Amino acid sequence: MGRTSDAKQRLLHSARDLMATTGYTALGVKEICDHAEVNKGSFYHFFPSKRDLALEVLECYRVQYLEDVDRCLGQALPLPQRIECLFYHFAQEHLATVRSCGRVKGCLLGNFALELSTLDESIRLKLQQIFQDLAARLEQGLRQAIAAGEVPISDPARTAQALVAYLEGSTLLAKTFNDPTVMQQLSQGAINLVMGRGSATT
Amino acid sequence: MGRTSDAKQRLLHSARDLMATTGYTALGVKEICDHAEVNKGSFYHFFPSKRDLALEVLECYRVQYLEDVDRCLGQALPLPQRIECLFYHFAQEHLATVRSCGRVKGCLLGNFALELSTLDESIRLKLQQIFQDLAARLEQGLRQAIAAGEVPISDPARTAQALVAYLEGSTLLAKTFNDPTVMQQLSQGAINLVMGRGSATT
DNA sequence: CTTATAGTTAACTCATCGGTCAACAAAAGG
DNA sequence: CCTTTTGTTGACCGATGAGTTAACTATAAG
Repeated sequence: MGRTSDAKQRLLHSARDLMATTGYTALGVKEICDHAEVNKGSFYHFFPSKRDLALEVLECYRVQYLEDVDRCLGQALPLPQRIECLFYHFAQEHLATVRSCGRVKGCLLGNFALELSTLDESIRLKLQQIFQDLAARLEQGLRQAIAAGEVPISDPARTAQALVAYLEGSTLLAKTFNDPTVMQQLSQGAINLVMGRGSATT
Repeated sequence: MGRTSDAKQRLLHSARDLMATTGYTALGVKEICDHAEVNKGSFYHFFPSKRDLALEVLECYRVQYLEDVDRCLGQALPLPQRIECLFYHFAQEHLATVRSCGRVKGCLLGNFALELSTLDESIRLKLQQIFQDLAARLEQGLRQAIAAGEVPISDPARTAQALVAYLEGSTLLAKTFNDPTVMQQLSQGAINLVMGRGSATT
């Protein structure tokens, strides 16, 4: 009942795009509205606040991100190749943004994590949950590889978390160097992470 | 000649403290001035702009950061322990900030890298240089360890870069989880990074 | 003591920020 | 057709953003 519109989708799409480049704080609501060709009044018809928009953007990002991870990890390949695939996938995405706007935008999760974890507790908690989800997927993959005798890992949960850290750290460097190939160069490190001796000195 | 003052130092100190927590964009010049007990007019007597302040803050941070790295890496210990020491050092710092203000602030380099790399080219270049410096120190340590037969690394430059990525990624997770112990949990991963087979499938 | 210099103060500019509002337009359902 | 609902519009709000200015004060050096 009533009027229909895709303005909310346009806003979400624009926000996702612009927030990855400009960051949350430095990006104004007006700028999002201009890009989405929506009036500011309409913005607040769909979203109670800029923060709520960010939360919805994050949810969209999460869904697609985990899909991508599952696709790379779900292939019928040895574990190292599947992990390499993951890094190449992100390298490819960075390459695309460089071509379209001259910049490696990095990962929205990492960008938001470092910009907003100390500023907005609900966003921090959302990010924490997403990173935990991601680690859980990776852990599942690792457990399969362990069962298949592919890999000498003693603590898959911790190794999964290490992979998340390394993935985000690699993206951080790629963004700082504004060079998508950094991601490829660092893929071998991820393999070392899963092929290393699982024995802890701790 | 003329009046003397430590206002500039107070501003730098306050800015470093506040920027790590609040970020660059979300932190106002007024807030820095209030914290340093300096008038806004005085601020612009010492710094042409907020951006120039950030650049100077970054330089201060760089100096101390590389000192800390050198201290950890300069010890008479096997390489894995020295790397572990580095992670514990940062875990300790995060623990201190949690106790003093309830928050893991993370690393100013990483924070700025993800917030500002796409917004300010001169800051991006500064960060790029610092990360290169850091990787160079690590590479030097790795080369010594290789020469001593401690470690089976074939490409020390790339491994050093991987360590930088992993270090920043671990800090990102510690900040997102607001938990300094994450840093300790992940230290074993750094050791795997340097002890892994150096053979590349690439 | 004087003077040139370095630092201080507080009021000010103008633009932009996130967010509000009330009148208005379109369309779906009865 | 007509009502109800949903979405649109653009002017508006007070607060705050970075940065400026001009008068003023302290002091180090000659």
